[in-house]
Amino acid sequence: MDPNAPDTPSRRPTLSQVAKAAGVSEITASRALRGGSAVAKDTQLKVERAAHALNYVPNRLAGTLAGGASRQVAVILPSLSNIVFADVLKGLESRLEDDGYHPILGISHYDAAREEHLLRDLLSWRPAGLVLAPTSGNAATRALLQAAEMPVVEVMDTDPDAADMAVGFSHRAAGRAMAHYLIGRGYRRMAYIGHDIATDFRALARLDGFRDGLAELGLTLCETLILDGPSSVPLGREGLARLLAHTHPRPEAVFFSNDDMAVGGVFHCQTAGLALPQDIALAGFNGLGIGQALPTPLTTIASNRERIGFVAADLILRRLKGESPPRITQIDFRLVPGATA
Amino acid sequence: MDPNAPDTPSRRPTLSQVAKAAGVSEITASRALRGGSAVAKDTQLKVERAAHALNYVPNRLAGTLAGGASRQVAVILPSLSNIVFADVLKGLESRLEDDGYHPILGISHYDAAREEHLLRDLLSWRPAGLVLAPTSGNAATRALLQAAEMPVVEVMDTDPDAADMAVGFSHRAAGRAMAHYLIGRGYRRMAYIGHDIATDFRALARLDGFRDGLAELGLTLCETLILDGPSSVPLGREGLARLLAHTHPRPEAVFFSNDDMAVGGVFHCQTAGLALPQDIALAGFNGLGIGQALPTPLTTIASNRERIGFVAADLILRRLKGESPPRITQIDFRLVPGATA
DNA sequence: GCAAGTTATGACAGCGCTGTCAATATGGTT
DNA sequence: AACCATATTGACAGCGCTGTCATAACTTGC
Repeated sequence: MDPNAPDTPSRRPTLSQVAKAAGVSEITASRALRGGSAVAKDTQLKVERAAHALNYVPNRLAGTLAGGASRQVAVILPSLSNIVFADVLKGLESRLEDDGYHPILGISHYDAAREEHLLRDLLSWRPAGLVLAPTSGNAATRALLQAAEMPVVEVMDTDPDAADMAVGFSHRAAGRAMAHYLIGRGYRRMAYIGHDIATDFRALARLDGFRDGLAELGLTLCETLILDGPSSVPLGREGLARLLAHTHPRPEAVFFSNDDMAVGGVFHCQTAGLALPQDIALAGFNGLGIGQALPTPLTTIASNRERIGFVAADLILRRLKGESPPRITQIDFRLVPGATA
Repeated sequence: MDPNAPDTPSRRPTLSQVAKAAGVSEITASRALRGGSAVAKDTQLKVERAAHALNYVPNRLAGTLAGGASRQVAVILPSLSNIVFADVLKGLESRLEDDGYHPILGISHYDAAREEHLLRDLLSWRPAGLVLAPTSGNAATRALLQAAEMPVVEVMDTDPDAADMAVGFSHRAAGRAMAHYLIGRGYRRMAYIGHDIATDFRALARLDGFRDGLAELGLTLCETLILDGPSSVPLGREGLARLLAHTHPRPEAVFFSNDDMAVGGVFHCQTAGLALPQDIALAGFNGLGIGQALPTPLTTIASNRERIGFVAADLILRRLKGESPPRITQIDFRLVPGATA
């Protein structure tokens, strides 16, 4: 069946039909619609009118296959339950959209095998670039990244041996910063409460940094409580309750794996009638709005997730324009002294 | 330049190269890699080995163009700042991934023009289906949806004249339910605090429903405060502070546009020394974890966003398999009595 | 041992678009 | 008037893959 037959039942119009309607060749129509380099003004108009009349929507699959670069960017994140990655995605999307690019999304669920599989899958769409918040150092994944032949940005951390580019900050340094701050405030007996750390290796890096920071002054954690499951306010609340039931004397300060967890801790203190920070000091990580809106604003470390996403997209786009942006971009974290520690 | 030249500098291997390496024709290689209908066992093995050796990654642009349906689904959401839409996206992605599909994402920022533009853009990738949380009744957008010739699911609401399918619940009914509940608890003087409602028309529908529910018993809102900007905990806190400064006598109960806002209200009460619900009752909407973890659990209405996303994806997939799933799917909301109202 | 069926493979064309290069038209020069 | 630079257009091939139909190889039944 002739695909250009005038009455092929309601298939989407093709460029060739637009060209025919405008009385020009296909390639001229193509040029006209792509913003007329070397196309006469009135030809351009004719083609645009024809396209509009036919309700033409270009087929970018064909365009990309024939011509050049896709305007899709593959994005792999470990989770969307945590607002942190939604923020990154938001920043990414907003920068990409400016240039008419779109993210194709995959969620790894902190699972290395799934991450690798997603990567392969998304690569098959021949995206123009790749952004991921790595969930592992998986060798197969690294190999795929190295061989990707496209700009690749690893976000959230600044791993010096990233396959290509990296945007974020050192979680280890963030953990250390919090240790230094709490020590400066005079706390000595400190505990840590975290969510499932086997999977979230950035949270683990913060814990390690925190330990390092303490060790520099000869201190060690008096208690480390790791709970199963993803981080959440209820989990943090439960965590502090359990920790306080078991640990005597009570720690002076508790560092949580993130703000969600820490806010849960604050709620437990409110319920248990513990005064912050006199009875116990609490600190989180991320600088979420909720922590700052608490009656006792949360002491935490603010990270700029949206900016990380934005910059990641920008790096991809710059690379595609032929520039050579820096391999490692630091997006600084900032210690936010609150009223809880 | 011959694209199959053995030494074309590091282009990705093509199917034809795999076929050559395996000593079979292109089409046989194609069939073998797609799960061997009518391919001999050992041919299949040969091809798979060749593909593996060459590190072959199929080009789905070409595959989709030549053959059939894309495995991409276009997704348009109004925002990612609100965890609600991240939840929907999470549910969507998880169901899509099961069948090897991936979302291509666009964020409309509650802007009808942007939504329309995104729609056109995403359609140019010839996705297999389309999921959107509409931000407007925009005529041009509706026309595009009607003409999309692919499964379309509108999520979050159950608009009876959806272009194709819809999954969600009636926000109006949810608002009414909360009015009935609060009336049942004995409250009469009620106020509403909302975020920028010009854009978030689902929040507006809840407000309308709330008003309806009150009106059924001859009540009216004693105060309606609409704040600029997206919903957030700090904004809700500010809102309640402002409302209480201006409104005398104090309302008995306040309905917030959502949980984030309501939690902010709870924080204000904690700070201002107002007892919940004796001095003032507060209610939210969404049933977020944080509300339930508060020392005084928030009275709210739980919606199942992740399930909405999941079901939306499932509807698309079923339609692609030739089934005829229902046009409207209700995902019920549930009133969660807490300690704040 | 041969027709009829089944299984396995391949040749061919084409999906809708764009890069390349050639062809034509236009206008200004000397 | 012959010539050249520039502006505008088109023919052609091909991106990498899959659907269709034809062909070849192999069974099976009588």
